Amino acid sequence: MSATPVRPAKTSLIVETAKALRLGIASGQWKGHLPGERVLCNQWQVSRPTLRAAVELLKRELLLEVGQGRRTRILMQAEAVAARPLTVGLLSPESLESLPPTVMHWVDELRSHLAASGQLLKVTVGKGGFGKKSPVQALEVITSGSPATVWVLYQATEAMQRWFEESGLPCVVVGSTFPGVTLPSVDRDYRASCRHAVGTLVQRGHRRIAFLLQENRFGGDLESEAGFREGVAAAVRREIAGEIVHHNGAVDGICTSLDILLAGRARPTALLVARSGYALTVHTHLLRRGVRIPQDMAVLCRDDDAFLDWVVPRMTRYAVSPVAFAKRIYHLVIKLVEEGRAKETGVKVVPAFLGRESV
Amino acid sequence: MSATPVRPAKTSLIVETAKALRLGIASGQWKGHLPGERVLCNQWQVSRPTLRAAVELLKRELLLEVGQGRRTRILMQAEAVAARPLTVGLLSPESLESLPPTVMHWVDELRSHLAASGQLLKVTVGKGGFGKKSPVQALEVITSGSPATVWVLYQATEAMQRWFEESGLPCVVVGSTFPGVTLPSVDRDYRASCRHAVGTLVQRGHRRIAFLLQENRFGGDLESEAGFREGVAAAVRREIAGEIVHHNGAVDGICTSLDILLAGRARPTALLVARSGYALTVHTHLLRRGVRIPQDMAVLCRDDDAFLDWVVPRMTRYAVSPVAFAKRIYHLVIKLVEEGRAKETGVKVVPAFLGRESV
DNA sequence: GGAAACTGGTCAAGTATTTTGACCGGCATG
DNA sequence: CATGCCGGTCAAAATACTTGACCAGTTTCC
Repeated sequence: MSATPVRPAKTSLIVETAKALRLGIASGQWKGHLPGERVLCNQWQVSRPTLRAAVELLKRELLLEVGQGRRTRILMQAEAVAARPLTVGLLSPESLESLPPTVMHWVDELRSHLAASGQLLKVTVGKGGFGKKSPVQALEVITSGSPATVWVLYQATEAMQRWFEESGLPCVVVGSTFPGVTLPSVDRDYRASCRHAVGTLVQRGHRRIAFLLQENRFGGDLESEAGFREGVAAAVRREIAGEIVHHNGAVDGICTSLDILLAGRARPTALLVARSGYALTVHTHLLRRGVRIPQDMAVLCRDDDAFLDWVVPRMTRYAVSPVAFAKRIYHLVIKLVEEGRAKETGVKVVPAFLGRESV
Repeated sequence: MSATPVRPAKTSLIVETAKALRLGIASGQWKGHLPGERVLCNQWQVSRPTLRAAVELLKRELLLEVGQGRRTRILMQAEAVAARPLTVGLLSPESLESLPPTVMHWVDELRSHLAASGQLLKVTVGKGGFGKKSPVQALEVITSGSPATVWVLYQATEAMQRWFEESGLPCVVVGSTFPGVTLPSVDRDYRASCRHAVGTLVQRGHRRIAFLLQENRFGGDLESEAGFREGVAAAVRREIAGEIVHHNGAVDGICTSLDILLAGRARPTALLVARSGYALTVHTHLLRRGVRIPQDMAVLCRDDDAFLDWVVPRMTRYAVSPVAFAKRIYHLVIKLVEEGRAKETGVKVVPAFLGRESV
């Protein structure tokens, strides 16, 4: 196989300590029991939490048996663990092809990072979403069929998240976790974006604002709605009308939802749209209907994609750097690979506001 | 001699980076000069202060000579080490972020294949295009700075292609090769697409057809124009007017080109547009001008991207499966890696016609 | 000759990791 | 049953690293 490219080793002290422990056990440096934690800490000049984290790792490998009050027992002679090729599995409800470019971009970035550190990213697509079958069965088939060291869950349903939490398989959720689920996750801060969007629009004189998003909402969408409402509430004394409209996610559905909105007596003057693809449909349909942007209707997109700079007028939106986003995911994944767990339970990335002509 | 006591390695990142630098220098990874600090940082995922501290160490060892404004010189003579990991370098004039999603998709797919077979794909971006500097110098800097086993050239200019051909470095061209260049290449069959487009439009009764593309044309664009003309010529007895219009590639430029086209006496009834992003601008500008699609103007796109299904009416276009496309590239690359050369000099993939409502 | 685009040089603010030092309760032995 | 050692837990402080910005010198090309 290929040698590792020249590259500074970037392991944590915890991992280094675990290595040293394994080596010490394998070389028979200690017999029966480990020295006390404080002794080892002093000897190796590492702090106790660090050592304990390392011991925790070996405990999971069943090399050590620890118990309060008693000395830590060495269970077996550690063999040099052959470095097996680690794979990271990405679980997505749709093929990458049909996902927004930004998603593909962070996936690519993630793949690049993983490849550079010797890991492999395997993408598993649950066709037609995992909703159809009972997720439990589908997940068991998938995870047993293609074993991965760590799973990355994109657009995971509540059932999926709960299944992973219970099964204890290491995974990182991309997107929001559902209430009560405590898996490590990386997400955009939708709430902040939507709150900010309302604030910006109000500041520019808009009084009737609508938020358009699809019916099948994921965690992020609930957060978005909350943020939207917060924004409206924050400006309540100016009598802001904030309406949330759901569509069915299809092009036709979006158009009819828009038509209803336009036909209403209190036609909004500003529109916040979730998802870049939907925003494109909204934009083109409005233009087709003769609605001028932004004179008759301001349009904002909650999400980002490069193609939104190719429409005229260019779309105002919120963007997260896919590079930064991928890096966060990578860090969590690496932590899971090396340490078996990640304590961070919810990393939120705040999107940047990209002001364009559509507002 | 006594064995070193077992002990966790407690080196700082700076020391690790210095080690990596020394190793890289000793193995002859770079010749003459180090790559720029920012490049290395990005490659190794290390911050600049950290890298600079490491460089400072080597400077003291008289291994490096650094000076503001000039590139860091390597003072030591290095033995070339044979066993280097295989890397594939992708040369692109723009960052992946700004490229159309389909491009990113085949890049990702290619990365995935390479990673699975132990190769690494490194993306090198020639900022602002390679046009500024003389390509020879730029390419020498790039290829010596980050040596790759095989290079993949995306949107390579004629000078670049000729340089690679003469230098003998193994490479695969994605896109057309220029006349006289005999490098292995994978390309979409633009000529066939454009010819087909004209034929289809004529068949539907269009008599005045325009082809809109940018001024700075690559090989594929020349092929496209040839195909367009062939299509027009093939239907000559029906008096087809086929006009080729060039724009400057910016959103405003496209709009003004369109305005001129619309203001002309012989306003076309059908428009073939190169590149998905440009097609989006065309589509939205037409709608904004009150031009109905497809009643007043049929719009076709030579290239594909998923977002074109989110505009209304959905865009008719030509698509190549990025998965298949990447596979072709991968095969050529692997052949070059294993055999040192590939005899296939021009693989052409014929795009599929995706009929939608915009025609 | 001058603008643009490189190069390294510097710094402050933000984030992540690790250490410190403290306290708790279980377990073994005199 | 008391003492002392053991692991278990935590929050605050210190440190290491990253980020993003700006500056100045050098090269390149118009």
